[in-house]
Order: sequence, then structure tokens, then C-alpha cells
Amino acid sequence: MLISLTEENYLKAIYSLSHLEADADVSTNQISDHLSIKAATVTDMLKRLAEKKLIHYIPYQGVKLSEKGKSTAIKVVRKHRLWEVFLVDKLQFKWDEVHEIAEQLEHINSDELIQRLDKFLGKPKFDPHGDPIPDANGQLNIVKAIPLNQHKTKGSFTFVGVAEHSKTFLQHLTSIGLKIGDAVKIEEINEFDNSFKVKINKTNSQFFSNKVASNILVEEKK
Amino acid sequence: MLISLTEENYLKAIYSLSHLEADADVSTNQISDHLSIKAATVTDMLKRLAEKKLIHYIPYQGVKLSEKGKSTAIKVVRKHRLWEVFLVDKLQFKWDEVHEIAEQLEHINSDELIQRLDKFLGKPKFDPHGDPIPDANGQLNIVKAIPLNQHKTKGSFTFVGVAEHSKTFLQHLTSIGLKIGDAVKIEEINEFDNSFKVKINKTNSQFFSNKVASNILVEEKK
DNA sequence: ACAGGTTTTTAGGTCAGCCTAAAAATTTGT
DNA sequence: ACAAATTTTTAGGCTGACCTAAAAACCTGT
Repeated sequence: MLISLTEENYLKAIYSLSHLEADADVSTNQISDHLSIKAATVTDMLKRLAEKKLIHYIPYQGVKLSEKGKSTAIKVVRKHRLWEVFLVDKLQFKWDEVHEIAEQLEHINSDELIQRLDKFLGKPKFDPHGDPIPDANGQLNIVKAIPLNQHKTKGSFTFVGVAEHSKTFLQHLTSIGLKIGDAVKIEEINEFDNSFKVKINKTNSQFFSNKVASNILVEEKK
Repeated sequence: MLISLTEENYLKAIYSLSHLEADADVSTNQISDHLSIKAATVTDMLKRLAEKKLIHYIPYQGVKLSEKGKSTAIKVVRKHRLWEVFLVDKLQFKWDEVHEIAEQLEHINSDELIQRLDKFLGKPKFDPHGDPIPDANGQLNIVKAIPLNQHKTKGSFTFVGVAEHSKTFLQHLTSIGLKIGDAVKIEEINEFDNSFKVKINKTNSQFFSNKVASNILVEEKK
């Protein structure tokens, strides 16, 4: 059965929306907002995806991926993230420049291509933003990263990923001098506005607003 | 102005068909056959392409690319051939495996991507089949390669490209042991059926039917 | 429990890109 | 030169993926 580019994008949207809250059904309006497509159009598509057994759809109740739908969505995510690694590692793109191009490349259809690309890139486990790359069987590394702003005490962490992928946010981090893998030490938490004073790699002192801190994912330093 | 994937394929078809005979207009049926799309549909599309000023179209007379149409087609060809180099040189695909994947990749839209890919590949001048890669300005290397079967006398040549790109033909050449760049010496021409006895790289003796020889492009050995 | 607001679906329309069948234009053979 | 064959276009239809407007279902607060 062939799945169109458009259908792949709906599946991908449902997949990522379903991870916002644990296992909740995804609503028509959520998909509509996420894809900037009118709700009526989304309803049309949901009916078609349900006929193809890619989703479980109950009118007025929302939608959930079927096993088939889920594995399709994960394959698209795998391709997207592998291509991002290619663009950054091999073609020297910046991490804030690759999303739009990967949105196109993720729909290229060839299992052989992806398998070889994966090998060529050294079977990477994470993309340039720190997001885990599903393996060929769709298995994802469990990442226990937590937004910086959820830490309420001083401590030392490693910056492992971002929760927000917009160009402006990524460029902001670049201008601050924060890169994946950097050491981040919380030196002070301002109780008034929950902003953070941190030190990056032991030398670079910075202030993060709570909003910025909420999009910086860290792990306990080992 | 945006050009759809489908429109790009029509422009590419017109471009390659217009090179079969010098500067002749391309007919509706030629395009129809080449793309396996019914003639009535082709007529529809030609009207749309003409409205967009991508072609010069006179009903019942045929079609010719405009400057804009030609540069669009050449860009697609450039992308196709660069991606083929990537697939063969970097991902170790065989030369008979890359066409279908490149047909998809050629429609990825990003000037920056192509410029960087070109650099990454070492600004190659030819694709894995010996076809010239247009440069960023659309300029093509003039190739003076001639089908082997047009040579009527013994002589020494270099194999520089193929006139036929089908999997079976390419696999045939691989099984014979003929690769781009190999030395090809005509040792005998059979006058009865115009088949050729040749020696490849001074050691490998082979017979070529006229049909095979007609698809092997060679240059005089320098 | 039901009025008012929100969400979702239904109904009907558009456009791109394909199709078949039939009509019109062009080319070919004698 | 003109009938027959071929090529091309026109006419009308379909499907996927979008839209707007209106109806239906669902939720919420008193």
C-alpha cells in the first residue's frame, strides 16, 4: 500500500502530538493547528487514514495511530533526523538551517538508501538538536533529559537537547555559545521570575529566562 | 513562481527529447510516450506550461522550451546527476541502482543544498554514467563522444559514457567488466552483422553486437 | 438540565493532474 | 487531390487535497 507525502505528514503530526501528553488521543483541532490546515480538511483526511488502517478514529473523540501508522511515522522521523545529521556533519550546515530541507528529504522513498545513509553517517544515535534517531526497527533510545527550568536547586548538568526547534531559538543558543554536550552549571535561581544564572563550560556566564530554560534539556552530569 | 514536481518532470522530458534531433520541436505524442501519460493530459499540461511562459507552444505544431523553461530543466538535470554521484561515490551504490532514487532527489528544492553538495562531491564534471553535469550557471561540458558502432575502422578509444541507461544494459556492461575510463580497442569489425571484436584494457577480449556497440560512447584515445 | 460556547463533521466548491471518448486538424499514400 | 490514417485537441469525468459555510455533537457553568 502506498502512502502519499501528505498522508505521511499527517501521520508524523499525530505521532508528535500524541507525545505531548502521555497516550492521550489527538484531536482534530490539534492537527489542524499543527499543520495549518483547516479542521474540515483534517476530518476528511482522518477518514481516509482510518480506511487505510493507519489510525484508529472515532468521530468527535479523536485519533490514535495504529501499529502500521506508528511504524510509518517513526520511519519518517528516522529519515528526517538522519538527513539532518548528513546536512550538518557532511555539508556543514548550521543546526538552525536544516529543518526545512530535511522536511523535504524525509519523504524520499528507498529503504536501501536509508540503510546506506545510516551506515555512511556512522549509525548516529542523535540528530544535531539532540533528538534520538529511531533505529531500523523503530526503536528509540530512551532519553531522560529534563528541561533546565525544572531543576530547583544548584547543580551541574550536561546540555543534551532542545525542546524548541525554531530558527530564532537555535540562533539564540548559538550566539550565547551553547552547544550540545556542553557543561551547564546552575549558579543561581532567581525566585522572583525563575530565571537562571548559569555557567557554561566553567568559563561562560549567562542568564537564562525561564522560557529559555524551559527549552534547554539537560541530564545530570555523570 | 513555483513549479510543481509534475511540471518539472514535463520540462525535463521536453529538454531531453529536444536533444534527440537538433532543435526540432517536441511533439505531444513524444512527451506522452516518454512519460507514459495520455496525450490528452499532455495537451492540458502544455497549455499550463505555456501560460507560465516556460515553453513556446503552438497547437498541432509542437513545443520548445523558453529560456526560463530551459534553465529550470537544466537545474533538475544538474541535481539528478549530482545526487547520482553522491549515491555511487559516497553510498557505494552500483551505477545501475541509482536512477530511481535520483528521480526523487532531483526535486528537492534548495539552492544552498545543491551548492554544498556539489562542493562536498568535489565539483564533479560527469555522473557515474559519463553524462556531463551542468555547472551552477547551467553550462554543460561539450562532450564529443561517439557511439562505438559509428567507427568503421580499427583503433584505440576510451569508454566515456553510455547512450542507454537501463538496468539490464548497465548490468551487462558490468558483467563484461567494462567501466567508464577503460581502454577499448577495436580489433575486428564483422561486416556481415556489424558486430565488434574488442579488447578492453589490453587483456579482456569481448564481442559486442551492433546494438550494444551503439550504446557505448567512446572518445579517440589521447 | 439546559443555554451558550466550542469542537467537529457534513455539504458543497475549487484546482491540479490524471483518464476515456469523440471531434478536429494534419499528414500520408496513391 | 483527396480518402484514410495518424496526431492532437476538446469535452467531460474522476480523485486527492485543499477551502468556506452551516449543521451537528459535545462540553460547561449555573
